[in-house]
Amino acid sequence: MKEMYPKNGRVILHVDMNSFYASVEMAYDPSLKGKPLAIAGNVEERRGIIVTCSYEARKFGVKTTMPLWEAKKLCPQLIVKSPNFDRYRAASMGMFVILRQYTDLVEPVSIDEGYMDITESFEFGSPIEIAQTIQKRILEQLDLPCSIGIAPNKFLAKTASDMKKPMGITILRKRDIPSKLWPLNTNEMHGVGKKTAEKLKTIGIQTIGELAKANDIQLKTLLGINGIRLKERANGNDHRPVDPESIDEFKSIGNSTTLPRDVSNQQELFHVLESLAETVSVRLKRKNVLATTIGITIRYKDRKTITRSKKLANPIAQKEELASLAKQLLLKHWSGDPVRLLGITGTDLVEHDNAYKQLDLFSYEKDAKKEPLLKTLSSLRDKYGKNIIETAGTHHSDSDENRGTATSFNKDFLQKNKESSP
DNA sequence: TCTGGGGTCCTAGGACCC
DNA sequence: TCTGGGGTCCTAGGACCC
Repeated sequence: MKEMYPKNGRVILHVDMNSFYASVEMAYDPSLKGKPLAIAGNVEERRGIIVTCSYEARKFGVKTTMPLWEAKKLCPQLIVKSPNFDRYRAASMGMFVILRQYTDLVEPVSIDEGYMDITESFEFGSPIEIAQTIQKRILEQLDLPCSIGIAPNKFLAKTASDMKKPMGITILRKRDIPSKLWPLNTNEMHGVGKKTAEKLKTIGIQTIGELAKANDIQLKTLLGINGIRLKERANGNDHRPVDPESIDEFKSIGNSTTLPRDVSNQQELFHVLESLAETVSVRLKRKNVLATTIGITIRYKDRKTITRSKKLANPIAQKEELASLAKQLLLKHWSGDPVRLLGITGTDLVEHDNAYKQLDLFSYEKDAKKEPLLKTLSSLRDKYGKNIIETAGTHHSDSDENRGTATSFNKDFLQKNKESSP
């Protein structure tokens, strides 16, 4: 199996959990298995949309981002649940614990997917054996399905994991590119959305193969440097390393909410801003950072959305300061039209300790930042028990038995001090 | 009865400075 | 008396992803 890969090439896995939220709910409540299940935001409100749905629900045409009422019309027997993020985070931690037993080079991309660089992991078997073992362990120990892509770089691995769902394992070699990648439409490419696909169409490009051969100047004019990058990817070139630290380098923290009804009353909007400021403040403090730029988002009744922000001389994290700035921005920029959504975002984040050096007088209220994590940890154990840790070596017992110890699990868990993401 | 909430990265214009 | 060129910062918006 190893001779498939050039001597100095890399072996990258992309592990993608299948309909993650729905699958986690089924793992908690097996009676849901085999039924059309959807996880939706704002289940109580009319404004809910489908966040994830089971494959059984997909058979009825139910899709992610579809308004809830529409999904119910397509599938009247649809079971709808609100998201349980603590469960999803716990399951995610469990998954990454398993992945890290095969290499330290694991990069979480979101709560339900990650890259692994297993170039040096030959002690655990061939790439396909490693993928099979991981898939089997995630299924047996967490009761969750996943698809895995195996390729010489991130882009191809990501593309490969998408090719067979659920529970697929797909190898995408360089030499498979003309037959497996190039016939696909550009909009199936990671990084190409609706707008970019439309633009590409205007210069006669519909497939990834056509993109791979497109004219550089034309692409640059149409899409900027992104055009050149997409062409590189279309040719199967992607040199981005798997970076385990990237998840720690977050750039912004925000909170937004769609109001139950459109609001034109200033006092009501102020109240909403206060509660958003509270959430943002708690999350900034939990991550021990301060925000230097504060921004608000206003979405009007007609869905037109504006953002307004202000850079500060001194970074902040206190809810009163966040709320006060947000209110100022609202007063200055709000048209007076009915508002559908409000949001507050803090960017240009700085470590609290660094900021403190520059700002002796800045007072900081220490909060119990580890508590939510411990709560997540205990819920992880409630569901998945010590299984994750103790059975770590089941499938490759002689080689990885001391990798997934309880110690490294705890260390990992507590040091990260991070929500896995969404 | 339309379309959530969390993010990242890129672009572009104007201010400002040398 | 008609006007360079480069660099950085700030702000706003857009595209995309999960």
